[in-house]
Formats: sequence, C-alpha cells, structure tokens
Amino acid sequence: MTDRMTMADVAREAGVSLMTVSRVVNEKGDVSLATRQRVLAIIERLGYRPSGIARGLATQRTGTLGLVVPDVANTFFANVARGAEHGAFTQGYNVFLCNTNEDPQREADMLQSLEEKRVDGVVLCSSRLDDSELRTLSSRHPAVVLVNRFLEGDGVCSVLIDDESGGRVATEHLLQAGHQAVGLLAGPPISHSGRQRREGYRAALTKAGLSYNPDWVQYCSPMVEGGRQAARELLTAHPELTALFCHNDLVAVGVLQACAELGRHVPGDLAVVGYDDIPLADLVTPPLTTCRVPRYELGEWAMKLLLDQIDNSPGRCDQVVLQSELIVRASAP
Amino acid sequence: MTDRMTMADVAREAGVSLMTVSRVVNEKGDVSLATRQRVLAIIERLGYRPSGIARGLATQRTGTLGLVVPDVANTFFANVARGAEHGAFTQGYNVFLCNTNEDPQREADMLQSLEEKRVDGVVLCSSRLDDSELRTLSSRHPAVVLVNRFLEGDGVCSVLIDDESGGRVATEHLLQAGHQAVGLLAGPPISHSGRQRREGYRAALTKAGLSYNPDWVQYCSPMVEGGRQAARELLTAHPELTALFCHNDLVAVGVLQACAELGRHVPGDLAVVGYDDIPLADLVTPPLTTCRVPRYELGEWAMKLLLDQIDNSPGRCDQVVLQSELIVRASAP
DNA sequence: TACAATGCTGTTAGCGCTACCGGTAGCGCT
DNA sequence: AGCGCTACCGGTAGCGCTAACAGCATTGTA
Repeated sequence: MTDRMTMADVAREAGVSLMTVSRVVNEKGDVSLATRQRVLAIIERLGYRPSGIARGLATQRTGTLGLVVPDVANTFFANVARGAEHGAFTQGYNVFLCNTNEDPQREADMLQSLEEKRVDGVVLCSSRLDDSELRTLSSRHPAVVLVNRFLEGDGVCSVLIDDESGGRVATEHLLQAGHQAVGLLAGPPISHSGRQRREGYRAALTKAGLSYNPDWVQYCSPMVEGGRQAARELLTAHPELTALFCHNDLVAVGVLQACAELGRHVPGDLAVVGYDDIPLADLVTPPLTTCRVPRYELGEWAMKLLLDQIDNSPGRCDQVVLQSELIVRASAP
Repeated sequence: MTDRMTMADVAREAGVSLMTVSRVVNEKGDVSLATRQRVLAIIERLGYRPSGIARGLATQRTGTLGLVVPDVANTFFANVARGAEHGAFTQGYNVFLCNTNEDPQREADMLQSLEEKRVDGVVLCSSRLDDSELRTLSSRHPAVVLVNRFLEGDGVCSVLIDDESGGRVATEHLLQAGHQAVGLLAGPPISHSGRQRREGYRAALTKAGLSYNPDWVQYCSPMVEGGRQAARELLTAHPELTALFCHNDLVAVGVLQACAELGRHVPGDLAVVGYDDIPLADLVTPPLTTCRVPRYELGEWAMKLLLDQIDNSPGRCDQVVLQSELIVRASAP
C-alpha cells in the first residue's frame, strides 16, 4: 500500500485551497461548477479518500456506532444485528459489533472500548449489567438505546417485546380451537420473558373463564432435551391435557419428540404452540405453530431511535414496544 | 453528557506535561512510580478516557478492523463473525460488521467506507467481486484476509475450506458401511463448494473401484424443498439407491421428509449424509450424519492471519486450508 | 451614487493525541 | 573535576481535516 493522498495533495494539484476541496467532498457550501468538476476529477485520478479519523477529530462526530449483543451466533441477535446494521449503513454509519458472551465484566469492557473509539451512539441488547452500573456506563455515551431491557428514571430509550401479549395470543389461539386443558412448559423460572409469557397464558385463561391450574405448568430448561423430558412427565401425569404452550420453539421440538415416543399424535391428540419462530420451526413435522418475535424490526427500531437521538434532539426518550405475531402451522391449526 | 476530559486537563491537574500523561496512559517510556500513581489517580477521578480518534490520527493506527460478510443472519457467517470478533477483541481491536447482502456493489461500498474509517485491516468473506475489482479494492487496505475465496497472483491471504476432502470423507463413510449404490444431491450447479464436494464424491467412488454414474447425481436448490423434490424424483427413478450424500443439511432434511412420504425408512432403507452441521442437524429424526465445517475456527484463523499481517510482517501471504469433520449420527451410522 | 446582498474562495486556528528530540538531575567512574 | 550513562520529563511540530470568519468580485436595489 503506497502512501495515502491527503486533501492537501488534491488542493495543490487543483490549484485551490484546502477548504475548497473540503467543500467539494462534503457537498456543503458554494463551489462553482467548474472548480467542483476539476476537483472531483483530480480526486478520482489521485484515488483520494477523505480520512474519517481526521474528520472525526475536527467535527467530534465519528460516524460510527456500537452494537453490543450477548452472542451474534444466536439467531435472535444475528437478526437484530442485521436490522440494526442495515439501518445504520443506509444513514452512512458503520457499526462496531461487540459480543459480551453474557459476561457483565466483558460487557463493561466493551462499552468502555467503544467510548475510547468515540462512537456516536450505542445499541445495547439484553444488558446483564445491574441498573446502577448500566446507568453510569450509558451516561458516558452521547446516545444509547436499550433492547430487551428497561431502565427507569433517567431517559434511556428502549425497545421492548411484549411477551405478555404474545403469551396471551398464543394461548387464546388454543382456547379458540376448543381446547379446555392447556398446559404450559414455562422454561426456566428466572427468565424474565418466560414470566411475561406465563402472565399472558394466565390472562388468556382467566379471560376465557378458566382457572389457572399450577399442576399444568411445568418449568424446564429452554432446550430441546428440557422440553422432551418435561413433556414426558407432564403428559404422563396429566393425560387430560389436549394442548401445550411452550416457552420456545426448542422446547416445542422436544415436545414433538416426546409425543413420538409416547405415541401421541400431533396435532390430533395434542396441539403444540412454540415461541420465537426459529428457522427450525417450519422444518419439523408437523411444522410448529409459534409466535414470531420481530427480530429484524427490533434492530431497525433500535437504530431508528438511536439516530433520532443523535441528530435531532439531545435527550429525547422513547419506549417502543413491539408485538409478536402468531404464525399458525400444522402443530396447532 | 458533559464535555469530555482531555489529556491536557489531566496534565494540568497533575502538574505534569502532556507527554508524561501520555506515557502513563500508554505504558511506554519511563515514568517514576510516584508520578505514575498520581496521574493514574487523577485520570480515575476525572473519568478521563483517551481519544482513540486523536491517537489514530497521530499514530496512523486506529485499532479497528473490518469484517465483511454476505449476511450475519446466516449461521455460517454468524459463527465466523464470532470467531473473528473474539480474536480481534482479545488483541485490543474493535471490528466493524458489514453485511453485503450478496450484492457486489454494496460490497464495494462497504470496502470503501471501511477505507474512509481507516481500518487497520479487513476480513472479507465469500467475496462476490470479480478478481480485478477485488484486487484493486484490497490493495487500498493495509491488510486483507479472504475467507472462502482465493485470489491468485499477488499475495492476498486466504482461509479456505477443503470441500473436496469433505465430500470424499462423507462418501467414503457410506462406502465403508457397505453401500454400493450411493446417490448425490448436488445442490445448484453454479455453487463452487458444491462442485468441490462432488469432486470428492467422485474421487471416493473411483478410489473404491466404483464408477461415477451421472444418473445417480441430481442438482437441486440448496433448500429443504429442493432436497425433498429431488429426492422423490431420484428415489422413484432409481430405487436401487441405498444411500444419499446431500449438498447440505437442509437438502438432507428434505430427503428425510421425502422418505417419510415414500415410506422408506432412514437409515434402514436409505442412509443419508448431510453437510454443514447446522443446529437443526441433530434435532431432526433421525439425527443427521453430516460434515461439520469449522466455522468459528474459520473466523479465528482469518483474524490470526490478519493480525500477523498487521503487526509482524508487511506483505506475508499465507493460505490456510481447514478440514471439515465427519459427525456420525443415526441417519448414516 | 451608495449600499447591501450574493457567490465564490482563502486564511487561521484548532480538534486531542503522539513522534521526535532535547533537556535536567543524579549516579558511578576515572 | 570531568565524563558518560541512565532515568525521567518537557517542548514542538505535526497527523488530516473542518468551523468560523474574512476577503473580493459581481449583481441587484434604493
């Protein structure tokens, strides 16, 4: 790589001042057509590209953003990342990807390294930091949007998923299909979203005049194996169940496996509803009815709020709540 | 966000010069223990963080890298990204994530925008650019590593997957299990990796003294539906087939579906081998025997080569070829 | 005629940091 | 005393760019 051209090289070659070149490059200020074209031609010939670093130092805006996620290898965050990055790039921003690996310490490190890079803003997904640390770390950035995490008090934007409504809609779908005995595989008890979904489940039952039966609710690990085991236990203990709402699609796949082993036909003997709409959901047999959480849109919204915050108003705070969508497939028609 | 502290603030407060603060911050040069501690304390108290932007302008190194992928939402690239980002962060680099969306124009734009950000290097995955454009765009960056793409001539590093060997190993596994009639669902004819895998398939047959029978090879779309249709056709036209090697796991899942419809038992009537080892692979019934391509390692290696290139030697070029690993599961024991 | 408004261009002074060189003090040695 | 060496610290000159203002024609307007 040969040495880079600078604005001064272009200016000298074109016989104009630095400022004129700057004006041409940034398309701001008046430059006569003739000199603009001349400068442009020289830029082209010399292969000049402006230095974002120098510009950043001069303007105090870098045109870069941070995106902090627990793990991009998780499809959920991969889709969020895609949505966010797309929104950013179309506005001329580049985004730093940071994986925290679910480790709060690492998350703090990431946030600090982004600060040293002088990013114009940060989208922070599913932060594991406690409120106070999150607050101080956020305050060191010009703009922050939280995804899947709420911080009360000071105006920190966030984009949230309405899991309660998702759980309600999923359960109502089963109820409306005539099921009276709907069980719940609730995932891990500590899961926040899991609790929300359970609230939705309960609300739907209540609304339909049915009572919430704790015996029909079973916690489980949020993986295939967890679903399989929990389903075997629950279904043998309570053969009266005709439908199951699952914490997520992996659990639902476990249920499918358990049903195959127990000789129960889905959806004939048991209707199954999952959550998330992972790619796997419509590939298993039968394809899963599930709640799709709008991952890509989550990223897009977060980015939209962030950019609003950056170039419009300084401290405006917004909460956006996104609804998930019921996808009806064969496992619970 | 209140105004940021600068090195000058720290220096003034500590009663030392700018340079002393700089030396403390960068841990280079001699500073007495006493003043170091004093400066450190003041940095802490003032909440000072050095500006990577200013440092970048002064040193001509930004501590940032670019990672260009077709699509992070694709698990393959998500895992590559994870490996790459991990390697980068542990060396103190931050990485810009760029999705090209498989669009060569967008890819070129990304590369240019990374150039303006003055990244120290770029990892470019599965570039869709033609050789000449790729060459010129690469030459504008201080360091480049290609993933899944080779560029001959000038020394551009790359990390590649040995798909030919993968195809051979997969086919040999079937042959060693006693299968004499092994078909191939070859994916799209244009796919480079598909062709490599087919070469491996052919090589394994030849090595075993069997002849390559074009009638047993069928191209298909690389998705579940493509695999399903192709399998129905191939299996009805050639009931003599006892095993199928598939272009990827999605195709293999399609085969599973087709077998269920045709009443053929897997692996009893038909052994099936996939490729990639996507998360889905061990969740279907029966779980798929498949070739795992080391995605995370791919990212790690790419980053390792890139960092070597950056701080050791200027133009050293390496090709690294990674082998995939056969994962034996129930679909082809 | 005077005066302002407009279009175009240049000059100056940084943005926050580091490279590079140059200094001073204190030590040991001849 | 004189010398060199080391440990420590400071000054200056940029890195490549833009904000802000300052020209200077030329045109319009009273």
